[in-house]
Amino acid sequence: MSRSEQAWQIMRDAILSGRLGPGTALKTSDLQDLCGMSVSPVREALARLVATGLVTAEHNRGYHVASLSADDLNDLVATRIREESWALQRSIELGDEMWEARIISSLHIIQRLPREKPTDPILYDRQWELRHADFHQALISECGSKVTLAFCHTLRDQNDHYRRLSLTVENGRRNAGEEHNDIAQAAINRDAKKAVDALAQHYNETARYLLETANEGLLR
Amino acid sequence: MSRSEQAWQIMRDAILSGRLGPGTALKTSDLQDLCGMSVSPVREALARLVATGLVTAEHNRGYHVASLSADDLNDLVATRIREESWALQRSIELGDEMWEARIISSLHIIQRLPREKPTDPILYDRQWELRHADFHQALISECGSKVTLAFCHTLRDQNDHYRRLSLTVENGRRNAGEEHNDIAQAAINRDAKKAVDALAQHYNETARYLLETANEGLLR
DNA sequence: AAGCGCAATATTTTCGAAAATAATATGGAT
DNA sequence: ATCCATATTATTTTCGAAAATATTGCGCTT
Repeated sequence: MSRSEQAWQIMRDAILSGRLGPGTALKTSDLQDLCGMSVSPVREALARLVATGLVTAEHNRGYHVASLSADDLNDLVATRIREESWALQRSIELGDEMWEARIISSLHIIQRLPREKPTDPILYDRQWELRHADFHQALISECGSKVTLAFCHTLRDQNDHYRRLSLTVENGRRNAGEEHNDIAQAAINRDAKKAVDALAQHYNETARYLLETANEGLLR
Repeated sequence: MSRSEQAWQIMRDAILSGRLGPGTALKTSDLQDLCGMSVSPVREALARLVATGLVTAEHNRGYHVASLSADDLNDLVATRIREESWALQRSIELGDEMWEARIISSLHIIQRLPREKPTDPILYDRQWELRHADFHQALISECGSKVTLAFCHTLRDQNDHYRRLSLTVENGRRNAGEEHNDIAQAAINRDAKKAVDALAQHYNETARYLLETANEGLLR
C-alpha cells in the first residue's frame, strides 16, 4: 500500500475515532509525526479527506477537521434518506438473488458482531462500522446508478463522522438490530414502501439519538 | 492565486476544451510543462479533478482524463434531473424576490451573450459555459440543502465534460434559449410542475443532441 | 491602557532531486 | 519464431529543504 493511502487511513481513523476532534487544526508537521512520513503523502491524503467532507481546507491557512453542527446533520440525514430511498426502491425492482444473498449475509454479520465495550474513553469500533457500511451498501447496490452510489458513499462517510457525537458517552449506541432486520425483511419481500419507511425511520432515529446524547462541546 | 489553483484551472480548461481528450494519459512531466510549475501543485490539482470526476487515478499508474460513455452520460443526466428537480421544487417553495432576481439576471446574460463562432477546430466558449452554470445554479440555489447543492455542482461539472462531444462538430450547439426561458418563467410563476418538466426536457434534449452529434471516436 | 507598525516565529506551499514502481526492450532457450 | 527472464528506461511517488505566506510578540505612539 502506498504511503499516501496509509496516511489516509491513519488520519481518517483518527478523525472518526475522535482523537482528532471536530474543528482541530491539522498542522502538517504534527501529521507527519502521526503518520511517520514526509509532507507530500500527507497532503495527498488530506486532499482526499477534503473531497469526502471529513476535512476542510482554507487556502494558505491549512486544514481543519470538519466541524459538526445540528443543522448540517439534519441536512445530511434528510438527503441521505432521499437518495437511499430512491436507490433502495430501484434495487428492489432490479436486484436478483445475489443481491438478496448479500443483504442476508451482511445482516447476519452485524448481528453476530458484538460491539466493543466502552472501556476506552475514546470508543470506536472500526470493525462494526465497516460491516454496518457493508449492509447499507448492499441494500442499495443494485440501483443501477454509479453516480448515485458514489454520492451515497460520501454521505455515509460524513454521517459516520457524526457517530462520534455519541461514542464518547457512556452507553455506546442504542440497539438498532431490529431496525436493520425490518429493512432487510421488507427489501427481500420486495415491499418497497415498507422498506423505504423502515430505512427512513432507522436514519431518523439514529440522528435523533445522536443529537440527544451529544456532548454539546462537540457541536459548533 | 496559489500555484495549485492555477494548475487546476489550466488543466480543467484543457480537459473541458478537449485539448486533453477523454482517456488521455496525464504524465506529470508534461503537466509540469503545461502549467509551468513543479510536480507538487500539479498533483494537488489532479487530486481535486479526481474528486469532481474529470480525471481518474490508478495507484502507481498515474492519472487519466476521464473517458466518456453513453451509459455514463445517461446515468449522469437521469441523476441530474432527479436531483435538480427536487432542488428546484424546494427553491420554488422557499425562494424570495432575490432568488427571482438572480434567475432573471442570469437568464438575461446568457441570452445576450452570443456564443463564439466555431472558427477554432477546438471550440470552447468558456464565458458561455460559466454563465450557463450560473443560471442553473440560480434556479436551485434556495433549496436549503448544502450537500445537495454540492452534489449538483459536481454533476454539472461532469456533464460539462460531455459537452465536448458536440463542440468538435460543425454546428456548435442547438439553440436552447427558449428552453431556458420556459424554465425561468415557470419557476418565477411558482409553477413547480411546469418548471420541473421544462428542466427535465432541457437536460434530456441536450443529452440526446450530444449523443446524436457525437464524434464516435470520443466515446468509450 | 489601546492601537499600530515591524520584526521574529510558525506554518503552508513549492521546489528539485532521490527512491520506488511500472513499462519496455534485449537476449537466450526451446 | 515464440516465450520467458532480466536489464534498461520511463514514470510515479516520496523526501528534505527552500520560498512564500500567515501568525505572534514586542516596542512605540497616542
